[in-house]
Amino acid sequence: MNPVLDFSSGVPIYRQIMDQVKYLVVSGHLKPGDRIDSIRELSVKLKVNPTTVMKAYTELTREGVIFQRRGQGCFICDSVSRFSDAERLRIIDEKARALVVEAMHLGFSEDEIIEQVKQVTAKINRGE
Amino acid sequence: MNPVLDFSSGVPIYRQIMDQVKYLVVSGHLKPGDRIDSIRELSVKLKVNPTTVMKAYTELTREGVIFQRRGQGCFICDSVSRFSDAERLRIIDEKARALVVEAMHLGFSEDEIIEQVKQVTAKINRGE
Amino acid sequence: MNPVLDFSSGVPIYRQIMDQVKYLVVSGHLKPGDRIDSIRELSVKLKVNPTTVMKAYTELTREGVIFQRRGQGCFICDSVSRFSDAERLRIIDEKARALVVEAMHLGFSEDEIIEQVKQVTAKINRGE
Amino acid sequence: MNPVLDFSSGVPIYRQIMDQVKYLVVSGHLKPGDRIDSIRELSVKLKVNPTTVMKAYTELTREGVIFQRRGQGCFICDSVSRFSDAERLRIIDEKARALVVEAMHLGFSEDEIIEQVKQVTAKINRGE
DNA sequence: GTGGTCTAGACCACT
DNA sequence: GTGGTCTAGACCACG
Repeated sequence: MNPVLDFSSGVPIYRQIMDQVKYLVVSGHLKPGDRIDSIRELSVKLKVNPTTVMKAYTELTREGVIFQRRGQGCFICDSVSRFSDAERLRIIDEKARALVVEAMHLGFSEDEIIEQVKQVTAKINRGE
Repeated sequence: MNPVLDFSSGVPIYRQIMDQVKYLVVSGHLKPGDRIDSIRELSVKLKVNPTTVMKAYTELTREGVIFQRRGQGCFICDSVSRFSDAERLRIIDEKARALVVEAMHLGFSEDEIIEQVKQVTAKINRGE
Repeated sequence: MNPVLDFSSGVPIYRQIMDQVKYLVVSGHLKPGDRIDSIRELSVKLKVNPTTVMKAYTELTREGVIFQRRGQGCFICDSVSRFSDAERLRIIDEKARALVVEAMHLGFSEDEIIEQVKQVTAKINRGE
Repeated sequence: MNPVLDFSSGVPIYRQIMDQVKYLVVSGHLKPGDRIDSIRELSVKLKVNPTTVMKAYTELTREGVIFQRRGQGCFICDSVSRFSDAERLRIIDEKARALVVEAMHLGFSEDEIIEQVKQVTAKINRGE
């Protein structure tokens, strides 16, 4: 795992770590049962404080993405979404709306937005 | 203007106000030259601190969405994006990636994501 | 709010704070909407680090006991349990089993255990 | 002895082993003088580190639940509680309070809590 | 003023 | 070695 951090983006470090792990899961780089970097390992790699990594891992545990075992390490959960269908739809509707509003405001057309979504999906599926 | 705020979403209040104004613009409810609520009016409506509304308006001004005219109020700008093409693309790529990662993590397929984007776009175009 | 901490009990400080808040809620000392001590206030009172109090409050937020509003403070939620009936039963069955096993091991009879439960309940209802 | 472990409960593994042994004693499955699994046997069964089982057994020895005889194995003690009456009461009061606070927080009434305690006691006495 | 993030460094419990 | 808790102190974003 070699996350790239942007310290000047305003997005909290722990958030960026969470997103990276989630991304590695959906892109297939990490599979259920896989062990991920220990808190200490990752904190050294990223040159951030161990507590920052821990916060990311704790949140991921709360979200059901990983589980932590004292003395053993952290592992990817079986990827079963904990949300109901209605909730999943609500979340995704909100995110899609945010994207579309921002994009339209920047002058993109519907087709351009969809094209962008397709490109991003393709990249992820290729593991980029 | 009657924004609905979610105090427990983690999204800053001033951000939610900004998003609402942007949304009203792209959905056609607000057009260039239209006057929007004054800081005082909106802060009363929303029951939030006037400084919070001010921050939202200041940011919107900076982004070129509205302009403030001393003693007269705030108005919607002509919708000319201030960003370069490269920057517009970067912004939208980032937002699209966030959407897709989150959606895939929730188990949605590419087609389902695109369908969602289309539905949202349609809603906005209908002014919902 | 004047929680009493036992620094030598082995129970984490943040856990003790959580229990105290929960206790104040069930005993009626704190009602939905009530503002509780700010992180800083409580950390001064208890002479513990603010981050320790924050951890307690963050967990309580996660459990739906309180909600936090930046710039305003922390408040008691409407006390609606977030768990399903089955889950509530599972939790309480587990806790009851732990109590009974421990008590029987110490040589208490069923009646003595129930008597103890009644006494504790009475104390709590009297606000002790 | 076939303890079931929950690796994700937050309760230390060695604690869960201790609880299981105690439970088997109060439920009558294990009687004074009975030999229990050796450290090695149990560590294999449970797929945990032998040192973890050892810690559980050491603690149980300290509490007077079992005794270890060099080269022969571990055996259940005559069930004489080592604690003073005051201490026994303190322990059970604390556990009862934890149960009641948690239960009330989940919306259970006093009667429901007592009913639950009775059911659990009955189950244990039936050896479940 | 509030909560939120992060650091540097310590100590403990568990495996 | 692992994760878990806690401290002291800093800085930021928000209302």
